[in-house]
Amino acid sequence: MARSSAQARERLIEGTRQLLWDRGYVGTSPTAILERSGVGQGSMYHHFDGKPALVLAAEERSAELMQAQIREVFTAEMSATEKISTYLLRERDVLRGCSVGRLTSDPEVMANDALRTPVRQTFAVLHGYLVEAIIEGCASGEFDPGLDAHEVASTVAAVIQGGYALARAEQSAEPFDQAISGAIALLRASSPLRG
Amino acid sequence: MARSSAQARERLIEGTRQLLWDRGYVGTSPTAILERSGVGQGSMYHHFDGKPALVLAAEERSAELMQAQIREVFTAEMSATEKISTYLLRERDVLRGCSVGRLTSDPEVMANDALRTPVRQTFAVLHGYLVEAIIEGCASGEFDPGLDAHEVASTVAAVIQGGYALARAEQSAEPFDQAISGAIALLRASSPLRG
DNA sequence: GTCTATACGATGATAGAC
DNA sequence: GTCTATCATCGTATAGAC
Repeated sequence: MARSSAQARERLIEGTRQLLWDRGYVGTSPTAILERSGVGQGSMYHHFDGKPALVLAAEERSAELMQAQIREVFTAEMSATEKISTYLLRERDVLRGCSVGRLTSDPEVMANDALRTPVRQTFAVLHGYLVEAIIEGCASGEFDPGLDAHEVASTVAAVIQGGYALARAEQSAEPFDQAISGAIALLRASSPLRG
Repeated sequence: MARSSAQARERLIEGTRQLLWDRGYVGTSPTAILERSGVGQGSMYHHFDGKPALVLAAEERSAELMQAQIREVFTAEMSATEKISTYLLRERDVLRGCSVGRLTSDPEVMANDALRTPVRQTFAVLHGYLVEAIIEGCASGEFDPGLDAHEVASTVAAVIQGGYALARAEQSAEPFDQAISGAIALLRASSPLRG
């Protein structure tokens, strides 16, 4: 594979990824992709069959990046509370939201199994690590041992995604930060060992 | 105002509302609105200045309906736990999501103060009732009195919106239901009176 | 591999008849 | 108030030269 080829492909994927993140599937036009990527039309249709193929590649890139960030936090040596808090409090561009979660609002993406897969898998990875951490925290007395780990894992993941929605409605990161703080407070308050 | 006029206006608003709910701002075309509403093009541009005006009317309708549902639950005579649980567990078309929250994914809507207002206000109404209920529950011993009501209110609202995202990714209501159950369990587990 | 030219339907709106 | 005709622009893609 020639060097310039790989570069154009790469630029197309990254440009599409950024546009998808902000504007979703319908809101992202080939023309806009070309402008942002700085490549020509012929180049785009040489590297990709069409918009869906390019979008899939961009989604897979976002999914990889997100999953790497998740893994980095949850495979560190920390207590359950620390792992969850670290993930919840990690730096984020709150008003921009989640590059993967954003896609759940696109009917075209959700209606297509191939396009939906990277989203589903990324949420599954996060869910798995959260379940593990919650089971660990329940065993150590950090959380109420009566909690259902799968339920609480879904709750925590939902708080993140929903927090972005609240923040955008206010055009402020504050509702997101509040929602996260509240979730951490609730987890802590569930501990049978709490003061 | 003539009867047929009010009907066409009404059908346009409702048609736009339904399309917005499922497909968002960019995904909703005038043509699609006309088809769904069963009115002609001339009629549409007679009643509304253009797409943004029609969208605003549709958003305001969704906001009214949502706020009425919220009010109905939170002004009933129930304990704090019951009010919150009733709202969280009320019947929903989970895979369709929230007609108001959906709009937070539309950059065109969020970038325009007028179009963003119905969303902001609806979230504010929910937040207000949740804060009230949580303060009440903290006072009655249903919840941990050390909780920050504003934080937990944001958490609860975020769980709903985020639950829809998780559900769509799986094309199943289960993650939503889990997230809700987990949130209720965490609130209960925070009670200083718990067994 | 990348470019330019070309095509065609959809989008969002206006004009004027009725 | 509603209808049909018309319009400029955009979205998505193909063709063929280089």
